[in-house]
Amino acid sequence: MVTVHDVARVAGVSISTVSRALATPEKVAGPTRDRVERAARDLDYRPNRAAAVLRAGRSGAYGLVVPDLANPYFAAVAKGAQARARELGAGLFIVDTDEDPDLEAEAIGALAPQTDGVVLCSPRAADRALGALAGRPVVLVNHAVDGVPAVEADHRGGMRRALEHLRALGHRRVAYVGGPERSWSDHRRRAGLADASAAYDDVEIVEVGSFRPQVEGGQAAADLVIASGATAVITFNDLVAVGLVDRLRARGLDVPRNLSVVGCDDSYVASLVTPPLTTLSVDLHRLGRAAVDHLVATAAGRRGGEGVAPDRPALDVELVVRSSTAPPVPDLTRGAP
Amino acid sequence: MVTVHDVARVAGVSISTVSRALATPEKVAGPTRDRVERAARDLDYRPNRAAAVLRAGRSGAYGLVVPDLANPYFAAVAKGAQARARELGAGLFIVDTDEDPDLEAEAIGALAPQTDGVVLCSPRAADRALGALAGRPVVLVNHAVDGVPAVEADHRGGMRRALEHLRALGHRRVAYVGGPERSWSDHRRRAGLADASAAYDDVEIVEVGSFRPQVEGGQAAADLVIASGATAVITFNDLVAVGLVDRLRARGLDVPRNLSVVGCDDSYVASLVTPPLTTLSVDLHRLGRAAVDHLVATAAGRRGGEGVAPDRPALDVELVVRSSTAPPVPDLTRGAP
DNA sequence: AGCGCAGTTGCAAACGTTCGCAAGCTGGTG
DNA sequence: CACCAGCTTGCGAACGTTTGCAACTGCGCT
Repeated sequence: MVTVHDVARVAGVSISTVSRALATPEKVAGPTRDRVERAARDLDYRPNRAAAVLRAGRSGAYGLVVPDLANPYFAAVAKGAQARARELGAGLFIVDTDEDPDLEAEAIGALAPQTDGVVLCSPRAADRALGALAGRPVVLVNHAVDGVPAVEADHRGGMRRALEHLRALGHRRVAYVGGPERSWSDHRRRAGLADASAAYDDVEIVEVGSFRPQVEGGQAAADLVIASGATAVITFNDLVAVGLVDRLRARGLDVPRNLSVVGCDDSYVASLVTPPLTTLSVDLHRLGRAAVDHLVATAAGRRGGEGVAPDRPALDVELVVRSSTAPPVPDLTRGAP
Repeated sequence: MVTVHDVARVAGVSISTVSRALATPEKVAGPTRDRVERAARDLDYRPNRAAAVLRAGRSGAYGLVVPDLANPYFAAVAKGAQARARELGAGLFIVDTDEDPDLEAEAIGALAPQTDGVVLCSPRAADRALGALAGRPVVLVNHAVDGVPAVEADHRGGMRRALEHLRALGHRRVAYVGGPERSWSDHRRRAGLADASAAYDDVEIVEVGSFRPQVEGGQAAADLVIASGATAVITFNDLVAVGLVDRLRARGLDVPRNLSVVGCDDSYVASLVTPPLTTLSVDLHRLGRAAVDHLVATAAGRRGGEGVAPDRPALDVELVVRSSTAPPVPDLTRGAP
């Protein structure tokens, strides 16, 4: 293994100079710097991370905690975060908590001491989580706790767009099929929907319970939606929409003829199923990148001593119109085979 | 920050004893061990990874390199690997290379020195990759290089099962829509298919080019499949199958009435699309776990001095029969609206 | 010519852990 | 009673880097 000592010997300087030449080039005289760089390159010198971390106290690596990597939503965020971390020359520890709050707390506890900061993606137990962090830099994704930096999708704007779209088609009674009770995104969507509908006096929102954010959740919700008398429905995510469509079809209803359906997330199933889903799209890749940027800035600010204002960038949510939404038809056709 | 010294003081022993009590409990007398463990727990002592790594030379962390985390296939493998690593108390660095061989080589070069070993998942440039590893423990997933440990899915067995299924339905001419030229899995599947068909003298295989492993690839392949005169088709993966079905439908053909389709991977789109796809299923979670186990064993063996035989566990590939396969119908009905 | 100052460089002390070595202790044996 | 073996524990030296401090250089100023 080649160490600073080897490089120093070859370059004819002391190890301190080698360290400085590589870490803070501006503090070393030009010719010396060149000699050191040359030697380092020739020897294919790679600084020992562990030693640097031990001495300097910071690792140049960050953590990312996600509930489920197999969920395309989080996979996309993770991918974005990873790409950004790489660009910044930092490492990224990705941990999958299997949607388990206990595992989440444990993961954070393990990550905190050996990273320079952690991104918590849709945390299930943010409060406990923040405790486990012991005051280390942290960025929340799609979750909010007072005074903690975060990045989020603009659910409010997304909901407004979805509702405007449905209203323009002629819908006046719109159902919302909710996700997990504890989901922050779900809360934001409900709130956004309520706000958006308040702007019109001719549109009514019906909230239809909480369901698992899976295909089965949508199947379970379908009958309630039918009974609600709504002519259009917005679902917590695309999978719920898929399940909903499935069950509606089983009951003899056609989408979008009898009911318009809007999904959320624009996961790639949205374009694969029949009919292709109208859905709300967030650039998850960018969300991941933004989270890392925000974290690095927070960590740097913390080191610099100046407290960084915990602002909260929100990423645009776009409406992608496909074939699951259409104008409503008069009630008499509903339920017809 | 609480260190071994603090624990030692509280437990009334020396730091060496603390270190031993926690790392190699069997080398410390019962009561002493208890005192140390108690103290460590009370103080919430967490060993400084960097220091341990620096001194001991091994990090207790491994690397996992995948081409694309957003691909459910790799996401599932990553998830399994992660879960297993956690169980073993090890860390796992997951790196996404965006399908880029250069990035892959770079990632490996960065990972190798700071981990105890690396899992390479479907590497695009395995040969270069192995060079960059500088002789460090490595396990290949779905790739083979002589003398290098690997885990793989039993593509051969899977292909045999798919072919037997189609033959039992009455198909005698089966097309295979291939994936990327450089894909090792694709090679294995072709070979497996050839072997399986050799066992019967009444079944014929038609290989239909190489296509992108995406929906578009399947759409592009559809017309060639129709022209091939096959009554059934096996595709490189489920997405290709989806694209294929899509294009067939556009040309007025019904699946499975006019053509039976078998996908590969059993990604969750397989059950969502219409018709639900008959497909080959690998337990990717287990594949990831197996890879980590194999890597840890290899690394331990290397440390122990005894060379581990580079065996190559193969995971079962099952056929999941859904609704995209059926008996063939006589030629005259083909192309009818 | 003497002095101070800025720009460079080297010395040496950490950082927190692991582990080889040896010392201490206990109990069994000659 | 002396001795040895074996178990347990402590001492202290690494591991490779960063960084505060001090020493040295050469230059411009008084």
